[in-house]
Amino acid sequence: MAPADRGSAGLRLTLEAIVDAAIAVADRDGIGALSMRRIADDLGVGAMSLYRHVDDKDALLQEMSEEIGRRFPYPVTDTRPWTWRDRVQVVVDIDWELYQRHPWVVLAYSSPRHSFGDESLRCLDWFAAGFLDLGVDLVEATGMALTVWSHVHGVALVAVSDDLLRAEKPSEGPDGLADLIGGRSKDLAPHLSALSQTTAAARLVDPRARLDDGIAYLCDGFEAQGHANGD
Amino acid sequence: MAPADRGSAGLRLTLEAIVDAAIAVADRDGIGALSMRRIADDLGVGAMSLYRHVDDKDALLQEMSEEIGRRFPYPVTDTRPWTWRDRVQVVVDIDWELYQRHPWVVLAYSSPRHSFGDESLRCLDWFAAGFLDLGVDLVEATGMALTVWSHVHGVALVAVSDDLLRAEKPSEGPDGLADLIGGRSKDLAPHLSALSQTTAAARLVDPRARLDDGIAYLCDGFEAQGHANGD
DNA sequence: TCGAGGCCGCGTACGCCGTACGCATCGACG
DNA sequence: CGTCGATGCGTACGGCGTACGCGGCCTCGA
Repeated sequence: MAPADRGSAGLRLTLEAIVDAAIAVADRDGIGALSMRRIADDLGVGAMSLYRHVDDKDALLQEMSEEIGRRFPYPVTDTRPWTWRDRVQVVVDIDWELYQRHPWVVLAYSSPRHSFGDESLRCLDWFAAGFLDLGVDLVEATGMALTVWSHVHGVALVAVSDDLLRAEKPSEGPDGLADLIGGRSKDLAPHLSALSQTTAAARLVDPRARLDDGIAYLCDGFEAQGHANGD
Repeated sequence: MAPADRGSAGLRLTLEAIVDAAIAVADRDGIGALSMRRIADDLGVGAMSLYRHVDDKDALLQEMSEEIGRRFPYPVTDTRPWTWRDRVQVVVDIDWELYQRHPWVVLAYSSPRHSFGDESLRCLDWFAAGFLDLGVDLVEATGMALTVWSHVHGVALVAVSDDLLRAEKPSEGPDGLADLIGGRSKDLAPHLSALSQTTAAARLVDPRARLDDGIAYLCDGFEAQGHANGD
Protein backbone atom coordinates (compact mmCIF):
# COMPACT_ATOMS: atom_id res chain seq x y z
CA MET A 1 0.00 0.00 0.00
CA ALA A 2 0.92 3.63 -0.30
CA PRO A 3 3.35 2.61 -3.04
CA ALA A 4 5.08 5.94 -3.53
CA ASP A 5 5.57 6.23 0.18
CA ARG A 6 7.36 2.95 0.86
CA GLY A 7 7.40 1.30 -2.50
CA SER A 8 10.20 -0.87 -3.82
CA ALA A 9 12.00 1.84 -5.75
CA GLY A 10 12.83 4.60 -3.29
CA LEU A 11 11.60 6.71 -0.47
CA ARG A 12 9.69 9.83 -1.05
CA LEU A 13 11.64 12.87 -1.99
CA THR A 14 12.13 14.91 1.09
CA LEU A 15 14.17 17.91 2.20
CA GLU A 16 16.33 15.75 4.44
CA ALA A 17 17.12 13.34 1.62
CA ILE A 18 18.04 16.21 -0.68
CA VAL A 19 20.28 17.81 1.94
CA ASP A 20 21.98 14.50 2.67
CA ALA A 21 22.59 13.81 -1.00
CA ALA A 22 23.92 17.31 -1.54
CA ILE A 23 26.30 16.98 1.39
CA ALA A 24 27.53 13.68 -0.01
CA VAL A 25 28.21 15.25 -3.40
CA ALA A 26 29.99 18.25 -1.90
CA ASP A 27 32.13 16.05 0.34
CA ARG A 28 33.07 13.71 -2.47
CA ASP A 29 33.66 16.04 -5.41
CA GLY A 30 33.89 19.51 -3.93
CA ILE A 31 31.44 22.34 -3.91
CA GLY A 32 32.40 23.24 -7.46
CA ALA A 33 30.81 20.00 -8.65
CA LEU A 34 27.63 20.59 -6.68
CA SER A 35 24.80 21.24 -9.11
CA MET A 36 21.09 20.74 -8.86
CA ARG A 37 21.19 18.30 -11.75
CA ARG A 38 23.94 16.29 -10.09
CA ILE A 39 22.05 16.01 -6.82
CA ALA A 40 18.92 15.00 -8.67
CA ASP A 41 20.78 12.35 -10.64
CA ASP A 42 22.19 10.86 -7.45
CA LEU A 43 18.68 10.67 -6.08
CA GLY A 44 17.35 9.16 -9.30
CA VAL A 45 15.05 12.08 -9.78
CA GLY A 46 14.46 14.95 -12.18
CA ALA A 47 16.34 18.17 -11.52
CA MET A 48 13.25 20.30 -11.20
CA SER A 49 11.78 18.00 -8.60
CA LEU A 50 14.18 19.40 -6.05
CA TYR A 51 12.49 22.78 -6.29
CA ARG A 52 9.34 21.36 -4.71
CA HIS A 53 11.32 21.18 -1.45
CA VAL A 54 13.96 23.90 -1.74
CA ASP A 55 13.54 27.52 -2.74
CA ASP A 56 16.79 27.72 -4.64
CA LYS A 57 20.40 26.62 -4.51
CA ASP A 58 21.29 29.27 -1.96
CA ALA A 59 18.66 28.03 0.44
CA LEU A 60 19.89 24.49 -0.06
CA LEU A 61 23.42 25.57 0.83
CA GLN A 62 22.08 27.16 3.98
CA GLU A 63 20.22 23.98 4.92
CA MET A 64 23.37 21.95 4.27
CA SER A 65 25.47 24.19 6.50
CA GLU A 66 22.96 24.06 9.30
CA GLU A 67 22.78 20.29 9.08
CA ILE A 68 26.55 20.06 9.36
CA GLY A 69 26.45 22.37 12.36
CA ARG A 70 23.98 20.06 14.03
CA ARG A 71 26.31 17.13 13.43
CA PHE A 72 29.15 18.82 15.32
CA PRO A 73 27.54 20.04 18.54
CA TYR A 74 29.32 21.73 21.38
CA PRO A 75 29.05 20.09 24.80
CA VAL A 76 26.65 22.79 25.96
CA THR A 77 24.77 20.47 28.30
CA ASP A 78 27.86 18.98 29.91
CA THR A 79 27.86 20.40 33.43
CA ARG A 80 31.46 19.70 34.29
CA PRO A 81 33.40 22.77 35.44
CA TRP A 82 34.86 23.93 32.13
CA THR A 83 37.57 26.56 32.36
CA TRP A 84 37.63 29.09 29.55
CA ARG A 85 40.77 27.46 28.20
CA ASP A 86 39.01 24.11 28.16
CA ARG A 87 36.26 25.64 26.12
CA VAL A 88 38.63 27.24 23.66
CA GLN A 89 40.36 23.91 23.16
CA VAL A 90 37.18 21.99 22.55
CA VAL A 91 35.73 24.67 20.27
CA VAL A 92 38.88 24.80 18.18
CA ASP A 93 39.04 21.03 17.91
CA ILE A 94 35.40 20.60 16.99
CA ASP A 95 35.30 23.40 14.44
CA TRP A 96 38.58 22.35 12.88
CA GLU A 97 37.34 18.80 12.55
CA LEU A 98 34.14 20.10 11.01
CA TYR A 99 36.01 22.14 8.42
CA GLN A 100 38.40 19.29 7.66
CA ARG A 101 35.59 16.84 7.01
CA HIS A 102 33.35 19.24 5.13
CA PRO A 103 35.64 21.85 3.61
CA TRP A 104 32.92 23.34 1.46
CA VAL A 105 31.26 24.68 4.61
CA VAL A 106 34.07 27.20 4.86
CA LEU A 107 33.12 28.58 1.49
CA ALA A 108 29.43 27.91 1.55
CA TYR A 109 28.86 30.29 4.36
CA SER A 110 31.46 32.89 5.02
CA SER A 111 30.50 33.74 8.53
CA PRO A 112 32.10 31.38 11.00
CA ARG A 113 29.99 28.59 12.43
CA HIS A 114 27.27 28.70 9.80
CA SER A 115 26.07 32.20 10.24
CA PHE A 116 24.29 32.49 13.54
CA GLY A 117 21.28 30.28 13.36
CA ASP A 118 19.54 29.36 16.59
CA GLU A 119 21.82 26.40 17.18
CA SER A 120 24.98 28.44 16.81
CA LEU A 121 23.61 31.10 19.13
CA ARG A 122 23.32 28.45 21.81
CA CYS A 123 26.90 27.43 21.08
CA LEU A 124 28.07 31.02 21.27
CA ASP A 125 26.28 31.47 24.57
CA TRP A 126 28.06 28.51 26.10
CA PHE A 127 31.42 29.50 24.67
CA ALA A 128 31.25 33.18 25.61
CA ALA A 129 30.11 32.42 29.15
CA GLY A 130 33.42 30.73 29.80
CA PHE A 131 35.33 33.97 29.38
CA LEU A 132 33.37 35.60 32.19
CA ASP A 133 35.79 33.80 34.52
CA LEU A 134 38.40 36.29 33.37
CA GLY A 135 36.47 39.06 35.08
CA VAL A 136 35.58 40.83 31.84
CA ASP A 137 32.08 41.96 31.02
CA LEU A 138 29.67 40.09 28.79
CA VAL A 139 30.37 42.16 25.69
CA GLU A 140 34.09 41.56 25.95
CA ALA A 141 33.57 37.87 26.67
CA THR A 142 31.38 37.54 23.59
CA GLY A 143 33.96 39.41 21.57
CA MET A 144 36.60 36.92 22.65
CA ALA A 145 34.44 34.02 21.56
CA LEU A 146 33.78 35.63 18.19
CA THR A 147 37.48 36.30 17.75
CA VAL A 148 38.31 32.64 18.28
CA TRP A 149 35.62 31.62 15.79
CA SER A 150 36.92 34.09 13.28
CA HIS A 151 40.46 32.81 13.63
CA VAL A 152 39.52 29.17 13.17
CA HIS A 153 37.42 30.08 10.18
CA GLY A 154 40.16 32.19 8.61
CA VAL A 155 42.81 29.51 8.92
CA ALA A 156 40.42 26.87 7.66
CA LEU A 157 39.68 28.99 4.63
CA VAL A 158 43.32 29.13 3.66
CA ALA A 159 43.86 25.46 4.36
CA VAL A 160 40.90 24.45 2.29
CA SER A 161 40.62 26.82 -0.60
CA ASP A 162 43.17 25.32 -2.93
CA ASP A 163 42.09 21.74 -2.32
CA LEU A 164 38.43 22.34 -2.77
CA LEU A 165 37.55 25.45 -4.68
CA ARG A 166 39.43 24.56 -7.80
CA ALA A 167 39.24 20.87 -6.91
CA GLU A 168 41.82 19.36 -9.17
CA LYS A 169 44.60 20.71 -11.32
CA PRO A 170 47.69 18.55 -11.22
CA SER A 171 50.44 20.90 -10.11
CA GLU A 172 49.07 24.24 -9.11
CA GLY A 173 50.78 27.60 -9.25
CA PRO A 174 53.78 28.58 -7.16
CA ASP A 175 53.67 29.03 -3.42
CA GLY A 176 56.27 31.66 -2.70
CA LEU A 177 56.61 31.00 1.00
CA ALA A 178 56.92 27.24 0.62
CA ASP A 179 59.49 27.74 -2.14
CA LEU A 180 61.48 30.07 0.06
CA ILE A 181 61.47 27.65 2.98
CA GLY A 182 62.48 24.85 0.67
CA GLY A 183 65.35 26.98 -0.64
CA ARG A 184 63.90 27.14 -4.17
CA SER A 185 63.57 30.89 -4.21
CA LYS A 186 65.56 33.78 -5.52
CA ASP A 187 66.59 35.80 -2.51
CA LEU A 188 64.46 38.89 -2.62
CA ALA A 189 63.69 38.70 1.09
CA PRO A 190 66.71 39.59 3.21
CA HIS A 191 65.47 38.24 6.54
CA LEU A 192 63.15 35.50 5.39
CA SER A 193 65.72 33.77 3.24
CA ALA A 194 67.30 32.43 6.43
CA LEU A 195 64.18 30.31 6.88
CA SER A 196 65.51 27.77 4.42
CA GLN A 197 68.19 26.86 7.00
CA THR A 198 65.84 25.68 9.71
CA THR A 199 63.51 22.72 9.90
CA ALA A 200 61.20 24.54 12.30
CA ALA A 201 60.07 26.71 9.41
CA ALA A 202 57.86 23.88 8.20
CA ARG A 203 55.51 25.04 10.95
CA LEU A 204 54.82 28.17 8.95
CA VAL A 205 53.10 26.31 6.14
CA ASP A 206 51.32 23.73 8.29
CA PRO A 207 47.72 24.86 8.73
CA ARG A 208 47.12 23.09 12.02
CA ALA A 209 50.28 24.69 13.45
CA ARG A 210 49.12 28.10 12.23
CA LEU A 211 45.81 27.45 13.92
CA ASP A 212 47.30 26.45 17.26
CA ASP A 213 49.89 29.22 17.30
CA GLY A 214 47.26 31.84 16.63
CA ILE A 215 45.02 30.44 19.34
CA ALA A 216 47.93 30.50 21.78
CA TYR A 217 48.56 34.18 21.03
CA LEU A 218 44.89 34.97 21.42
CA CYS A 219 44.65 33.12 24.73
CA ASP A 220 47.67 34.99 26.07
CA GLY A 221 45.98 38.18 24.96
CA PHE A 222 42.73 37.21 26.66
CA GLU A 223 44.60 36.53 29.87
CA ALA A 224 46.36 39.88 29.70
CA GLN A 225 43.00 41.58 29.23
CA GLY A 226 41.66 39.73 32.26
CA HIS A 227 44.52 40.93 34.43
CA ALA A 228 44.05 44.46 33.16
CA ASN A 229 40.49 44.28 34.43
CA GLY A 230 41.80 43.55 37.91
CA ASP A 231 41.33 39.78 37.90
CA MET B 1 47.12 54.39 -41.38
CA ALA B 2 47.35 51.30 -39.19
CA PRO B 3 43.71 51.43 -38.15
CA ALA B 4 43.74 48.62 -35.62
CA ASP B 5 46.85 49.95 -33.95
CA ARG B 6 45.99 53.57 -33.30
CA GLY B 7 42.82 54.07 -35.21
CA SER B 8 39.94 56.20 -34.03
CA ALA B 9 38.18 53.36 -32.22
CA GLY B 10 40.45 52.12 -29.47
CA LEU B 11 43.91 51.17 -28.33
CA ARG B 12 45.30 47.77 -28.86
CA LEU B 13 44.09 45.02 -26.60
CA THR B 14 46.66 44.31 -23.91
CA LEU B 15 46.83 42.32 -20.71
CA GLU B 16 46.93 45.50 -18.65
CA ALA B 17 43.80 46.87 -20.30
CA ILE B 18 41.97 43.61 -19.71
CA VAL B 19 43.02 43.49 -16.07
CA ASP B 20 41.98 47.10 -15.53
CA ALA B 21 38.61 46.54 -17.13
CA ALA B 22 38.06 43.40 -15.13
CA ILE B 23 38.90 45.19 -11.89
CA ALA B 24 36.46 47.93 -12.80
CA VAL B 25 33.68 45.43 -13.41
CA ALA B 26 34.39 43.54 -10.19
CA ASP B 27 34.48 46.74 -8.15
CA ARG B 28 31.28 48.08 -9.64
CA ASP B 29 29.04 45.01 -9.85
CA GLY B 30 30.71 42.40 -7.68
CA ILE B 31 32.68 39.34 -8.61
CA GLY B 32 29.48 37.47 -9.31
CA ALA B 33 28.89 39.71 -12.31
CA LEU B 34 32.41 39.26 -13.64
CA SER B 35 32.29 37.29 -16.86
CA MET B 36 34.57 37.16 -19.84
CA ARG B 37 31.78 38.39 -22.08
CA ARG B 38 31.10 41.34 -19.79
CA ILE B 39 34.75 42.39 -19.73
CA ALA B 40 34.95 42.08 -23.49
CA ASP B 41 31.82 44.18 -23.96
CA ASP B 42 33.23 46.93 -21.78
CA LEU B 43 36.34 46.91 -23.93
CA GLY B 44 34.31 46.91 -27.15
CA VAL B 45 35.82 43.61 -28.16
CA GLY B 46 34.78 40.03 -28.78
CA ALA B 47 34.79 37.68 -25.83
CA MET B 48 37.27 35.26 -27.34
CA SER B 49 39.75 38.00 -28.03
CA LEU B 50 40.59 38.07 -24.35
CA TYR B 51 42.02 34.58 -24.60
CA ARG B 52 44.87 35.81 -26.77
CA HIS B 53 46.21 37.55 -23.67
CA VAL B 54 44.95 35.45 -20.76
CA ASP B 55 45.08 31.70 -20.29
CA ASP B 56 41.71 31.46 -18.62
CA LYS B 57 39.50 33.16 -16.09
CA ASP B 58 41.48 31.81 -13.17
CA ALA B 59 44.69 33.30 -14.47
CA LEU B 60 42.91 36.60 -15.00
CA LEU B 61 41.73 36.57 -11.39
CA GLN B 62 45.29 35.98 -10.28
CA GLU B 63 46.54 38.89 -12.40
CA MET B 64 43.82 41.10 -10.98
CA SER B 65 44.74 40.21 -7.40
CA GLU B 66 48.40 40.86 -8.00
CA GLU B 67 47.64 44.22 -9.59
CA ILE B 68 45.60 45.22 -6.55
CA GLY B 69 48.45 44.14 -4.29
CA ARG B 70 50.78 46.40 -6.23
CA ARG B 71 48.40 49.30 -5.72
CA PHE B 72 48.53 48.92 -1.93
CA PRO B 73 52.25 48.65 -1.14
CA TYR B 74 53.73 48.44 2.31
CA PRO B 75 56.29 51.12 3.24
CA VAL B 76 59.10 48.60 2.91
CA THR B 77 61.63 51.21 1.81
CA ASP B 78 60.80 53.70 4.52
CA THR B 79 63.83 53.66 6.81
CA ARG B 80 62.25 55.26 9.82
CA PRO B 81 62.59 53.22 13.01
CA TRP B 82 59.34 51.26 12.90
CA THR B 83 58.40 49.44 16.08
CA TRP B 84 56.63 46.14 15.62
CA ARG B 85 53.42 47.74 16.83
CA ASP B 86 53.79 50.48 14.22
CA ARG B 87 54.09 47.85 11.56
CA VAL B 88 51.06 45.94 12.76
CA GLN B 89 49.03 49.13 12.69
CA VAL B 90 50.07 50.08 9.18
CA VAL B 91 49.63 46.56 7.85
CA VAL B 92 46.16 46.28 9.33
CA ASP B 93 45.15 49.67 7.97
CA ILE B 94 46.49 49.05 4.47
CA ASP B 95 45.07 45.57 4.10
CA TRP B 96 41.72 46.59 5.54
CA GLU B 97 41.52 49.50 3.12
CA LEU B 98 42.44 47.16 0.28
CA TYR B 99 39.69 44.73 1.18
CA GLN B 100 37.14 47.51 1.65
CA ARG B 101 37.84 49.01 -1.75
CA HIS B 102 38.13 45.73 -3.63
CA PRO B 103 36.06 43.22 -1.67
CA TRP B 104 36.25 40.60 -4.37
CA VAL B 105 39.95 40.18 -3.61
CA VAL B 106 38.97 38.48 -0.37
CA LEU B 107 37.14 35.83 -2.33
CA ALA B 108 39.26 35.78 -5.43
CA TYR B 109 42.24 34.45 -3.61
CA SER B 110 41.70 32.80 -0.32
CA SER B 111 45.16 33.13 1.03
CA PRO B 112 45.73 36.47 2.66
CA ARG B 113 47.57 39.17 0.74
CA HIS B 114 47.12 37.61 -2.67
CA SER B 115 48.79 34.31 -2.12
CA PHE B 116 52.48 34.87 -1.76
CA GLY B 117 53.75 36.27 -5.01
CA ASP B 118 57.14 37.94 -5.06
CA GLU B 119 55.71 41.27 -4.04
CA SER B 120 53.94 39.87 -1.02
CA LEU B 121 57.06 38.01 0.03
CA ARG B 122 58.85 41.34 0.23
CA CYS B 123 55.96 42.67 2.30
CA LEU B 124 56.10 39.67 4.59
CA ASP B 125 59.83 40.09 5.01
CA TRP B 126 59.43 43.67 6.15
CA PHE B 127 56.52 42.88 8.40
CA ALA B 128 58.03 39.82 10.05
CA ALA B 129 61.35 41.55 10.68
CA GLY B 130 59.61 43.95 13.03
CA PHE B 131 58.74 41.18 15.46
CA LEU B 132 62.41 40.31 15.92
CA ASP B 133 62.47 43.26 18.35
CA LEU B 134 60.48 41.04 20.70
CA GLY B 135 63.47 38.76 21.02
CA VAL B 136 61.78 35.83 19.32
CA ASP B 137 63.44 33.83 16.56
CA LEU B 138 62.74 34.32 12.88
CA VAL B 139 60.30 31.44 12.59
CA GLU B 140 58.19 32.78 15.43
CA ALA B 141 58.37 36.33 14.07
CA THR B 142 57.17 35.14 10.67
CA GLY B 143 54.44 33.17 12.35
CA MET B 144 53.26 36.31 14.09
CA ALA B 145 53.12 38.20 10.81
CA LEU B 146 51.17 35.41 9.16
CA THR B 147 48.78 35.32 12.08
CA VAL B 148 48.02 39.02 11.70
CA TRP B 149 47.46 38.57 7.96
CA SER B 150 45.17 35.66 8.60
CA HIS B 151 43.14 37.62 11.11
CA VAL B 152 42.63 40.62 8.84
CA HIS B 153 41.69 38.35 6.00
CA GLY B 154 39.25 36.35 8.10
CA VAL B 155 37.44 39.40 9.40
CA ALA B 156 37.35 40.94 5.94
CA LEU B 157 35.81 37.78 4.57
CA VAL B 158 32.93 37.96 7.00
CA ALA B 159 32.47 41.68 6.47
CA VAL B 160 32.41 41.34 2.75
CA SER B 161 30.77 38.09 1.92
CA ASP B 162 27.16 39.11 2.21
CA ASP B 163 27.58 42.39 0.38
CA LEU B 164 29.50 40.99 -2.50
CA LEU B 165 29.11 37.30 -3.03
CA ARG B 166 25.37 37.35 -3.40
CA ALA B 167 25.48 41.01 -4.42
CA GLU B 168 21.91 42.08 -4.02
CA LYS B 169 18.81 40.57 -2.51
CA PRO B 170 16.63 43.14 -0.85
CA SER B 171 16.27 41.90 2.72
CA GLU B 172 18.53 38.99 3.38
CA GLY B 173 18.05 36.19 5.84
CA PRO B 174 18.13 36.58 9.59
CA ASP B 175 21.25 37.48 11.53
CA GLY B 176 20.77 35.78 14.86
CA LEU B 177 23.34 37.78 16.77
CA ALA B 178 22.17 41.14 15.49
CA ASP B 179 18.58 40.18 16.30
CA LEU B 180 19.56 39.20 19.79
CA ILE B 181 21.42 42.45 20.42
CA GLY B 182 18.48 44.36 19.04
CA GLY B 183 16.16 42.46 21.40
CA ARG B 184 14.26 40.84 18.52
CA SER B 185 15.13 37.30 19.57
CA LYS B 186 13.45 34.56 21.52
CA ASP B 187 15.58 33.95 24.57
CA LEU B 188 17.34 30.71 23.91
CA ALA B 189 20.68 32.05 25.11
CA PRO B 190 20.73 32.55 28.89
CA HIS B 191 23.82 34.75 29.13
CA LEU B 192 23.76 36.42 25.75
CA SER B 193 20.24 37.72 26.06
CA ALA B 194 21.56 40.36 28.45
CA LEU B 195 23.38 41.88 25.46
CA SER B 196 20.19 43.60 24.37
CA GLN B 197 20.46 45.81 27.47
CA THR B 198 23.77 47.43 26.57
CA THR B 199 24.72 49.77 23.77
CA ALA B 200 28.32 48.55 23.81
CA ALA B 201 27.11 45.33 22.22
CA ALA B 202 26.94 47.08 18.86
CA ARG B 203 30.68 46.57 18.82
CA LEU B 204 30.12 42.87 18.38
CA VAL B 205 28.58 43.26 14.95
CA ASP B 206 30.84 46.06 13.71
CA PRO B 207 33.51 44.52 11.49
CA ARG B 208 36.12 47.19 12.08
CA ALA B 209 35.69 46.81 15.83
CA ARG B 210 36.04 43.04 15.52
CA LEU B 211 39.22 43.63 13.54
CA ASP B 212 40.78 46.00 16.05
CA ASP B 213 39.78 43.96 19.09
CA GLY B 214 41.29 40.82 17.60
CA ILE B 215 44.48 42.64 16.72
CA ALA B 216 44.70 44.00 20.27
CA TYR B 217 44.42 40.49 21.70
CA LEU B 218 47.04 39.22 19.29
CA CYS B 219 49.45 42.03 20.12
CA ASP B 220 49.06 41.35 23.83
CA GLY B 221 49.77 37.73 23.07
CA PHE B 222 52.85 38.62 21.04
CA GLU B 223 54.14 40.74 23.89
CA ALA B 224 53.59 37.92 26.38
CA GLN B 225 55.51 35.59 24.10
CA GLY B 226 58.36 38.08 23.92
CA HIS B 227 58.57 38.29 27.68
CA ALA B 228 58.52 34.51 27.93
CA ASN B 229 61.59 34.46 25.70
CA GLY B 230 63.40 36.65 28.21
CA ASP B 231 62.81 39.98 26.49
C1' DT C 1 -18.08 4.50 -5.04
C1' DC C 2 -16.86 8.32 -7.36
C1' DG C 3 -15.44 13.00 -8.44
C1' DA C 4 -12.60 16.94 -7.31
C1' DG C 5 -8.71 19.13 -5.80
C1' DG C 6 -4.11 19.49 -4.38
C1' DC C 7 0.49 17.84 -4.13
C1' DC C 8 4.37 16.22 -6.55
C1' DG C 9 7.60 14.66 -10.00
C1' DC C 10 9.16 16.01 -14.34
C1' DG C 11 10.13 17.71 -19.46
C1' DT C 12 11.06 21.60 -21.94
C1' DA C 13 13.10 25.85 -22.65
C1' DC C 14 15.63 30.28 -21.81
C1' DG C 15 19.46 32.93 -20.95
C1' DC C 16 23.59 32.82 -18.88
C1' DC C 17 28.48 30.90 -18.36
C1' DG C 18 33.68 29.34 -19.86
C1' DT C 19 36.06 28.22 -23.67
C1' DA C 20 37.76 24.89 -28.07
C1' DC C 21 38.37 25.65 -32.72
C1' DG C 22 39.27 27.69 -37.01
C1' DC C 23 38.86 31.65 -40.13
C1' DA C 24 39.96 36.45 -41.65
C1' DT C 25 42.67 40.36 -41.39
C1' DC C 26 46.70 42.97 -41.17
C1' DG C 27 51.52 44.57 -40.07
C1' DA C 28 56.27 43.32 -40.65
C1' DC C 29 59.79 41.62 -43.15
C1' DG C 30 62.57 39.31 -46.92
C1' DC D 1 55.12 41.70 -53.70
C1' DG D 2 54.67 37.23 -51.22
C1' DT D 3 54.71 35.12 -46.97
C1' DC D 4 53.98 34.50 -42.26
C1' DG D 5 52.96 35.19 -37.51
C1' DA D 6 50.13 37.69 -34.44
C1' DT D 7 45.65 39.09 -33.35
C1' DG D 8 40.68 39.76 -33.27
C1' DC D 9 36.50 37.34 -33.66
C1' DG D 10 32.10 34.16 -34.89
C1' DT D 11 30.28 29.93 -34.03
C1' DA D 12 29.32 26.20 -31.26
C1' DC D 13 29.27 22.88 -27.33
C1' DG D 14 28.29 21.38 -22.92
C1' DG D 15 26.91 22.88 -18.46
C1' DC D 16 24.58 25.82 -15.20
C1' DG D 17 20.15 27.74 -12.33
C1' DT D 18 15.55 27.86 -12.77
C1' DA D 19 10.48 29.67 -14.79
C1' DC D 20 6.60 27.42 -16.31
C1' DG D 21 3.01 24.22 -17.07
C1' DC D 22 1.47 19.35 -17.67
C1' DG D 23 0.01 14.95 -16.01
C1' DG D 24 -0.53 11.42 -12.66
C1' DC D 25 -1.40 10.09 -8.03
C1' DC D 26 -3.25 10.46 -3.13
C1' DT D 27 -6.69 12.14 -0.22
C1' DC D 28 -10.92 13.37 1.20
C1' DG D 29 -15.84 14.81 1.13
C1' DA D 30 -20.24 13.45 -0.71
